Amino acid sequence: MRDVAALAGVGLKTVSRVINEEPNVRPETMRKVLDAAERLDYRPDINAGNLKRSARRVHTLGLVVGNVANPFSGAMSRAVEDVAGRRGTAVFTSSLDDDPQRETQIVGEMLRRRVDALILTTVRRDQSYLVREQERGTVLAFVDRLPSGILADTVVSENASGAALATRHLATGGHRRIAYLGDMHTLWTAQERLRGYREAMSTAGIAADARVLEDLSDEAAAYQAVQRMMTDDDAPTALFTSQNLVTIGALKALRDLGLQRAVALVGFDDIPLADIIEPGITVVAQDPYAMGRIAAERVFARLDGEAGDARTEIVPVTLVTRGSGEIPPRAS
Amino acid sequence: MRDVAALAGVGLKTVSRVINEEPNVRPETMRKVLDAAERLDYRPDINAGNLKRSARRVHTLGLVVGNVANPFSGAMSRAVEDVAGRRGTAVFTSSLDDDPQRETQIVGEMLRRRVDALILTTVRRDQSYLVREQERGTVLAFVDRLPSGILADTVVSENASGAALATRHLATGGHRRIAYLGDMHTLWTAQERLRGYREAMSTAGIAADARVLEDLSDEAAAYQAVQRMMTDDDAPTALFTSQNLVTIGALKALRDLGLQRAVALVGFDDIPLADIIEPGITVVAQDPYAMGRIAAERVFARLDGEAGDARTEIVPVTLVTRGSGEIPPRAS
DNA sequence: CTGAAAGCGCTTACAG
DNA sequence: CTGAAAGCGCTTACAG
Repeated sequence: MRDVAALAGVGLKTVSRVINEEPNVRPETMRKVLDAAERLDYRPDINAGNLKRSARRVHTLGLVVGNVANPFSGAMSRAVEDVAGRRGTAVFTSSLDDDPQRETQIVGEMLRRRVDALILTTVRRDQSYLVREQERGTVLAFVDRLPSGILADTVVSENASGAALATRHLATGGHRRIAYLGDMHTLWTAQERLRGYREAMSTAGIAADARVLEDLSDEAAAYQAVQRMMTDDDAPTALFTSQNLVTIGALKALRDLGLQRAVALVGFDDIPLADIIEPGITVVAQDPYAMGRIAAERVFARLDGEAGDARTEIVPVTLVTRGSGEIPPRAS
Repeated sequence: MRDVAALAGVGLKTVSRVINEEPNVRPETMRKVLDAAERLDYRPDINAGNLKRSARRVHTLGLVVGNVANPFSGAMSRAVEDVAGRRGTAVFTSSLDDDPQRETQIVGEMLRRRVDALILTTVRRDQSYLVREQERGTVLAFVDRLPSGILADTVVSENASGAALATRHLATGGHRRIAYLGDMHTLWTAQERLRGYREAMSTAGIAADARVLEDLSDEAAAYQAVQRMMTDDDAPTALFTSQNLVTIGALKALRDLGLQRAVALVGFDDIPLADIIEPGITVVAQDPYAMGRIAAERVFARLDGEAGDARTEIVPVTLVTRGSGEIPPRAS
């Protein structure tokens, strides 16, 4: 910048004004500065500016998702990127892999680089380690999972009622032997979905506990669980799979057993091409794009000065019937 | 930092030494500093440090992909994130949407925030606008598509030979009426895949041009194109779809026409659940994770001082036969 | 092993 | 409409 000022024959402050498009610069002066900047291939260093800038906004935001390679996280990232982009804000993205150690490590890295806000999918038991950072002015929002030990805007799916909806759909279709296949029990979403399943089972007057299988964290685990489960005399006639990878694992197991048209299946969270498979996969679809969008909008509202208590937004889910959930129970 | 120094009763430089884990600090002094930092909840500002730091490495990298919500880009992002994470480097990610204006805008935003390197999927005709930035020391790498007007490490798929492989597979299966359905012709990858198709057709002694349909940029366009195409007397008996969204659109059209078991289909780039659909979808699978990984490794090699000419790495593709590509031509 | 001085590239708060 | 001085939070290059 010093070189530009020298070449243009003006003061530093004038160059600064031109770069930041501040008013009160004569067109003629402006042109001189722009020419000099062009000739020297000048690039302003935004970090240097932020050092002294009063508001200390860096127009940068950190996003922690489960795994960008998973379509759920992909859609969420895209939404955050879109909202942030419209506000001239760049996004640091990082994947959590449901590893508690990574959570604090990633957050630390982002904080060290300065961000105006953090949008977080969490996995640790407790997020109180962020309270001091919040007090210092960093805006926080949580997405997909509720935080603990801290209050901040949060966006989640209708987990429990969505799971109840799925379970009720199967019960209404005549099923009594409905199994629950879920992700790690330590995850809040898994607990909520299990709760919804239990409530619906109870309402339908069916004992639930014998058919609950948890801690299936990937496709392979779900595949094996279903393979084993279906050999029982008392095998379920319907499955409720509470996460997209579990749904895919179960689907593959049913197909390999030749049971994809015999055993009903409803999944929580939509899966790609669910409508092309035969039978089509009935799901309770989440709206990850909306979740990301709302979280980003909350963050910008807070950065714009919105006061008031932390809000929790619940994003509706939708039952999409495509065939697999409407298979009737076998007479047995 | 000043406050920490005051509270600990030491000089600024000593605090700096402790924070940066430099040697030559007495354990006792170190403890005092650490205590003070803890009590004041001190967070070093890495950007302030970088201002004066000689190497001027900011341990931050920019990544521009097609669209993080697309599984291809998702896998690539994840790979870059993994390599960067191991090097203590954070990643700015942004989606291009094949919009030439966004390309320069995103790149500009990232450069203004300072990055050590940029990994880019491009869409503009020409990337010579980056030459001066490269001369200034920013490391550049291109992924998925070749740059023009600039030399830098580049990672691409075996586009032409992969497309030829797919086409040859169909021709070997007895097909003569093989249609090519491709993305925007302005994209380098689309041109390469078309070239591969043409070469394989020519080798098989089949005239190709009548069955080339380009500029299908999304699922809906591909769907309509296939719907229209299949009503011809002279309709193709096999389709080669040169991109994942085109494959999905074509798939849906064939299914809605009841032709999914009658018309052969080979796609370029794998699609999720391709093995569960019936028939399974035969594809020439790319390896987006490897592409992202190699691009990131190239970048770090250059940052570590590797000299030498720009390298172009070609990542192999694999023909995965699952059924749809092995459907024989109908007698007609 | 420790610290005071100068400066990174910019902005703020002024004065003119 | 324009610019000189002071300072943001750190590091470098010294000196001790």
